[in-house]
Amino acid sequence: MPKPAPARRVTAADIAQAVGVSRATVGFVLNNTPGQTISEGTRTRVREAAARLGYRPNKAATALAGGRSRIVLLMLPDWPADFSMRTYLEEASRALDEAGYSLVTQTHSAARMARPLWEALNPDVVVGWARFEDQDVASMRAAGITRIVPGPDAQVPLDEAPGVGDGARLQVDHLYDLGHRRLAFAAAADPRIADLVGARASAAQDRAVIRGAELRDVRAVGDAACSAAEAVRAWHEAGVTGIVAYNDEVAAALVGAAVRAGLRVPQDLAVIGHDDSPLAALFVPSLSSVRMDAVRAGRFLAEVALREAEGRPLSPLRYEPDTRLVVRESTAAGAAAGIDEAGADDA
Amino acid sequence: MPKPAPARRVTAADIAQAVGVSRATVGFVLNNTPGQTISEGTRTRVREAAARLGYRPNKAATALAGGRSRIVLLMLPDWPADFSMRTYLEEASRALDEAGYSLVTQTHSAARMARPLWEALNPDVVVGWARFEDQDVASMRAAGITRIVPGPDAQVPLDEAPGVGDGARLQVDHLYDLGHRRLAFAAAADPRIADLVGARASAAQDRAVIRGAELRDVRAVGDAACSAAEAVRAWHEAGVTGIVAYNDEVAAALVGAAVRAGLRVPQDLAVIGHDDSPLAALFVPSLSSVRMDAVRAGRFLAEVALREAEGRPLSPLRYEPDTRLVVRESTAAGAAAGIDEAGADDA
DNA sequence: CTGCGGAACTAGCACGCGCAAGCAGCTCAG
DNA sequence: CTGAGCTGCTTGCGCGTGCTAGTTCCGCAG
Repeated sequence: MPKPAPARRVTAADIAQAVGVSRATVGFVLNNTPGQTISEGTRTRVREAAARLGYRPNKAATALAGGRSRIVLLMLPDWPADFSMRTYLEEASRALDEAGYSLVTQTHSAARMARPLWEALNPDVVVGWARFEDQDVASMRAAGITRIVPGPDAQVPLDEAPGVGDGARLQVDHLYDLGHRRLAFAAAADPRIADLVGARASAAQDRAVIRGAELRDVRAVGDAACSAAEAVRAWHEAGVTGIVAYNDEVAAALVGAAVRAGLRVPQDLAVIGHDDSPLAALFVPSLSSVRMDAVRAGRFLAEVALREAEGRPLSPLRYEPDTRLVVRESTAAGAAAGIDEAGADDA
Repeated sequence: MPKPAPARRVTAADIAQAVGVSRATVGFVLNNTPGQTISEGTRTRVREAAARLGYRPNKAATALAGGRSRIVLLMLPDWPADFSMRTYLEEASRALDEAGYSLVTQTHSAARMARPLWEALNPDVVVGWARFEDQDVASMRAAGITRIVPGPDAQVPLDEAPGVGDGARLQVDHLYDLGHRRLAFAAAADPRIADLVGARASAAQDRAVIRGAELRDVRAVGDAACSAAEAVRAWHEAGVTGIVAYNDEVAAALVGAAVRAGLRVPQDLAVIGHDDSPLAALFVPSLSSVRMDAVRAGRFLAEVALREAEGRPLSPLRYEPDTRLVVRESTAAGAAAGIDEAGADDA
């Protein structure tokens, strides 16, 4: 053997030399550049040589020359990437990959980096779940990023954004239909997700008003066991019989606290969670919850990112979430005793 | 106003023009290029102009010219990014940012992408938790990536890698010290994490042999409630009194099944989880678990990636994990009744 | 024989930056 | 007075690709 390989990457010039054409031709063939007439024979020979040599275009050069990196950066809030989130991301990633884009996600940590990821990656689009802070927007602008979703002047508040409040409305409806009229909302104490928690809480409150139930008390339940116990005690004393929890973890904490306090779930206190995490089914008693169609949400994200990347309008696009109730023991029907007298005043 | 801004990104040439020096000088100043003598006055003026104009170097151009992207790609297995993982990633990200690198993570999905992320990002280093498949290594090679950790011919098996088996050993020791002699390992059914599950299982088995306990039955517990019930029944019939669970979720499923089957936890069956997820403290009974120091692990990852990126040797680096037992109700001391006769034959 | 138009390419610039090489001006030993 | 050595810069190439503006060849009508 004279030398196994030059350990140098294969470039378009190598293909050009191997085939005996110019580098431009190679580019035209491999990119299917419209407006160029290249004979079928040449096309074939170029493609074969590319495959044979294992050509991978240098993305840094592509990005520099073309001005597009074909990267979509998704900034996620700092909450757990549970299993439905993973499905969501996987689907979005798959859909974008099909369109020739790569999805990169980062969970936005509180500590501000010296070099934010959008600066390092040069993404074509930055997508977030909530509006970005002005500081971040300015940083993106300086990094040459013009396509930001949601735009810096998005007008829709988070709790009215499609999909965000649907789960909360289902939760309220479910408890109402079981006869509960005094409800409370159990928020998560984690400040990092305050936006989403607040959005779900206000969606729940609005729904309660519409249905004619009472949902005033919004209380944060932290990781500390005592806070859950305290909340359960206060709610029970106030005559609350149904609790809308921000997510399954909060619901679990409350159910645990209720059981420890000697309350029966769901007879004395019904609790419904959100997200249908695996934990919900395992808990004793098992937790009712709300599940969202992560695949559909992922596809929606991909579509939004693609349209933005290619400068197509987002407007005709509408997200139709598929949110479903998952009823389990923690809100079992027929078990809500002693609350009939409270809810007899309306149809 | 004649026109607010050309909407064009600020380049080094703009700074050069503003200051009245050549573009090279700008580069030398901003990169602190060694071996160049630039007067302090010029340095200051360049830096001021850069700040004033909001200069952000184009990373695509930097990567192309310098051959380094200063990106570290971490490929994670497809398991949940729970809260300790997030701490881990955050710390690693912070440490790398300090050194001028960006950390990008991707959870390796089963579906193979048309364009893997390492191709799109051109990272200097790709780091994984387990050895990469040959196919992936080949793909990285073709994309011009030479620095891969662990190397394609890493010799240390996963269960002997520092940190991987420590938790399992602690779990076994804990149950042993409580008097349990017949143990079982509860694996997770998810095939995506089979490697890690297997590594923990074999570490647990080895430890049990060393201590003189019996741990033979390794059984997968899936999401379906029936599989947990079935496993609990089989183990209880076989006289197993202590269960080492792969993680807290599996532990929760087992404890739930045991309670439903009328067994007392921990009196009839002690269960210890792994990872100390928030769920562990909330469950009723609360779950004993094992917690690892995610901050330390994150720093270790960053250090490994940095050394590899800069071509420094990894060898003198040693990971000293800080793995600790968290004892809760599911293995409460003194509650293990009726097993004393089984464990009287050794010191 | 000339002109023309289309097919099938090629030459070469631009992208923004890192960095090697070079060059003017000055100082100072010999 | 020369030239070696230093400071403080500038010129310019190269990275690999996209893409515009050609150029060559060739068939065919006039």
